[in-house]
Amino acid sequence: MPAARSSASPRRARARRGEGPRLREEILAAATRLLAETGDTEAVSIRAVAEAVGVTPPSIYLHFADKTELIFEVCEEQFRQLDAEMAAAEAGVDDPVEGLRRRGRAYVRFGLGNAEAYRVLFMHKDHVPDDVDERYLYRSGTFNHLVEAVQRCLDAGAFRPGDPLQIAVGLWVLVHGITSLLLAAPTFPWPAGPEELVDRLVDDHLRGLLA
Amino acid sequence: MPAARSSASPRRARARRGEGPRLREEILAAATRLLAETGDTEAVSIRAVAEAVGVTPPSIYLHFADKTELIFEVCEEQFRQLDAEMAAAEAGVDDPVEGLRRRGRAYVRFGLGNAEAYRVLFMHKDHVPDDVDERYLYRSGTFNHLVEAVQRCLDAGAFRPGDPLQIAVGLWVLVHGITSLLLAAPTFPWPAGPEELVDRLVDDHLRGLLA
DNA sequence: CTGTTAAGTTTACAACGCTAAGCTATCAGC
DNA sequence: GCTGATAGCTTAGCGTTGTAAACTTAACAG
Repeated sequence: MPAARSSASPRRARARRGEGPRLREEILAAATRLLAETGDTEAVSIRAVAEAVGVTPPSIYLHFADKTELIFEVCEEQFRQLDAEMAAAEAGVDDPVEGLRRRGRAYVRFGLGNAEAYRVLFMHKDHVPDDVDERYLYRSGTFNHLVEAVQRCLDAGAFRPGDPLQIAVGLWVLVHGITSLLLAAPTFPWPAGPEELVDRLVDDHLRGLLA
Repeated sequence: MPAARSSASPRRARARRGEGPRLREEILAAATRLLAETGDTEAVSIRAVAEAVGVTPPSIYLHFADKTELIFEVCEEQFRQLDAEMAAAEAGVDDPVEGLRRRGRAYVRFGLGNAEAYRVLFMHKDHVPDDVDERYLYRSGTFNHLVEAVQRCLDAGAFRPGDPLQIAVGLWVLVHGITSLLLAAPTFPWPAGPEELVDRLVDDHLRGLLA
């Protein structure tokens, strides 16, 4: 009688030829789950991910260059939703300024709801590859969609004339500021909850831009 | 002839009785230097600090509960300057709104100049003890001084009536947003350099507050 | 049946944070 | 000047981490 396999490594059956990439997906799924459960990138160790998948640690490196790449891809995947959620929040709203407000609310809500991913992409320095900007931020249309939303406000004559790119940067800075400070200083005596806070501050900011 | 001491640990002479706490200062100094040089908290390992001081790693724990406490105290010390620098930036300026602008500029300049400390205190989740807020943010008057600067604008009739605390939070969020995004996404095609950026965005924001 | 190669595993290294226990120079008291 | 106590360290080591090099084995083409 063979000793019952301890909780150790090789529980997963080896993939068929050509189906190697399946492991990659399983690794991503396990890492995503672990990150969501623990809320801490340090808890998502290569060994923990390997254990969760049922494989040995070095196998991870057959599909990801290093831990940074793995974590980054997990967060990148989650952030594909952000653009969609902001678009959805804006959809069906006639007033372009109100649309912008809803975008802002959606952004903050998303950041708080995906706290660790947000931290990785916008707050850490580590756990982010060097080509992060080309890979995610710019190539994806997320930021450009914000610029377009600002342009709609300008076209509608709702804003005084100005550079849509600069205005968009200002709005991004503002909602990012709210999100990251709420994450970093949750016990600060905030004068209001997240939703009300973003409404008030975005309103204050937009008032300076109105025609 | 005794073998020349390898590069290893005990180069420092033991302190006299009663002068134990001197090591504490040397540790803080070495950790501060390492953090400034490497710009990375992971490079400031207990072993690296000990080596720099000329002492063995466990000695660190005679003066600091853990690495988090050490790093935090380094950053805390650096941040004692922030309040002073903002006050200095505002000093001698008659227009309270212009004073606020200068505060903002000083904040961003400080954050960029002390990047890793800024990251530790306002961007990370780890490397910060649980009582961080009581220990630094509120007890120090830094935030209150901002509220007072806002109050001066209100008193001067420069701002439309409003809650100074909310306005201060808005300004903090804005300058923090600028600082942390510049740190997190340095290769983003920012429409202007830090100085000009903070001027423009703070102006946009303040315009919404003016009377 | 055989050779090739994809898909893993075994083993191990160097560095990390941290702990428990031991050593030793310094000093107060005799 | 000697002695015991203790402040100020060190030695040794545990468990964990990311990762590299080398080995093994299952799956398929011919």
